[in-house]
Amino acid sequence: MANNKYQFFIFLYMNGQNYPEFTGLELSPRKVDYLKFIFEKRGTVKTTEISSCLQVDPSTTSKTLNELANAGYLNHVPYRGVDLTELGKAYAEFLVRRHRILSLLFTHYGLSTEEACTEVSRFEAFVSRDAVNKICSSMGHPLIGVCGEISHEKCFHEEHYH
Amino acid sequence: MANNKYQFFIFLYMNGQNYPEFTGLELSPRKVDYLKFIFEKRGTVKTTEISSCLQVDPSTTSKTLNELANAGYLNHVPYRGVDLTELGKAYAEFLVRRHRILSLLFTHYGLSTEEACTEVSRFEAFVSRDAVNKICSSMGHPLIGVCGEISHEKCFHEEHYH
DNA sequence: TGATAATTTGGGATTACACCAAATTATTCT
DNA sequence: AGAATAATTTGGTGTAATCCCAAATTATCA
Repeated sequence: MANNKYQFFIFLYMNGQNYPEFTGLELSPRKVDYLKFIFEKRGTVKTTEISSCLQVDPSTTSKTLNELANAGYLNHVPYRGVDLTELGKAYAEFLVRRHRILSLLFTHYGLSTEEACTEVSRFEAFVSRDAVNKICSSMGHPLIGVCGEISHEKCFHEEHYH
Repeated sequence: MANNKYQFFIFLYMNGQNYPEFTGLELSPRKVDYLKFIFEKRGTVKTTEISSCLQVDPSTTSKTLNELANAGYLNHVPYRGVDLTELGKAYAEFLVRRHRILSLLFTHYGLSTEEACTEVSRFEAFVSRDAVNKICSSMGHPLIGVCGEISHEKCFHEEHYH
C-alpha cells in the first residue's frame, strides 16, 4: 500500500492532545502484523524476535522494519532494534482495537475465539477505521475482547467529528 | 492466489447433486469481482461490458478472463465472450451469498447499506466459507440481504458435513 | 468488402511479499 | 583485547496480483 518513502498524517488537536487522522487502510496486511507484534511486545524489539514469530527470514523483517520506519511508525537503530514512534503507538492501538472488535463480533456469530481470531487476521487490514468506530459504538464500546482487553483511550467516535 | 494454470476441486455427491468442496479463499479480490459481475449479468458477457463496469482496460479484463477460464470457472470463446461453467456458477453463488451475509451483518452495526457494501467489498475475498456458513446459521439463514436476496440453495451448513 | 469496433497479445510497470548469499556490525568468550 | 560467533542488513531474485499501452487480430456492420 505505502511504498512511498514517506507517509504524511494530518494531526487533529483536541482535548490537549494530538490525534492523527487516518483511514485505517494505510498499511498492508503484513505490516499490520509487524506493528501489532511490536506494540504488544512493548519497548525495543529485535529483528530475530519478529522473524521467528512471524515465521519469515530475518532479511525480510529487516526490510519491512526499514519501510515502517521510513513511513514514520518506527524508530529504527540499525543492528539494535526498533520501537514505536508516537504515530506508531497511536496507530498500533487502533490496529489492536480493530482486531479485537472484529474478533469479538465474529464470536457472536458462532465462531470460536481461535476461529474468529484467525479469520479476522486474514482480512482486518481492509476494514476502515470509520467502520470499526461505528461497530464499536454500536456494540457499546465493549471492554472485554476475545484476545485481550479493548482500549478505547484514543478511540474516535463520530460524535467527535461534528 | 491461484496462479496455477489449473485448479482442482473435489466434488461431494449429496442429495443427487455434486457440490464442489472449497475454502472460499481460492480467488483473489479482483477475480471475485469478475465472477460476481458475470454471475449477476447471467448468460454470456462481453469483455467491454466488464471493463467499463470494473473500470479497467479491456486488455486487463481479457487476461483475467483467460485466467478464470483456465481455472475452470468460465467458458471463454475468444472474441465472443464468457459464461460461467457449473463450477463457476456454484462458486459465484457462494461469492454473492458471502457478500450479502457480510453486508447484512455490518448494517446491524451502524453502517448504512452503501457503507457496508463498500466495506465488505474490500475484504470479502479473505473470509472463509466456513466462517460464512457459521455466520449464516447464526443469523438464521436470512433471506433478505442488503444488496438483494440471499440464496441458500447450495449453502452447506455444518450439519451436512457430519 | 472495407471500415470500424471489439478483443487479444506482447511488453512493461508497480506493490507486496518472500528467500538466499554475502557483507556488516554486535556480542561473547577466552 | 582479539577472535569466533551470532545477529542484522544489503544486494540480488522471484512470484503473484494488478494495472496500462501499443500493436495485432477478429468481428461486425454499412
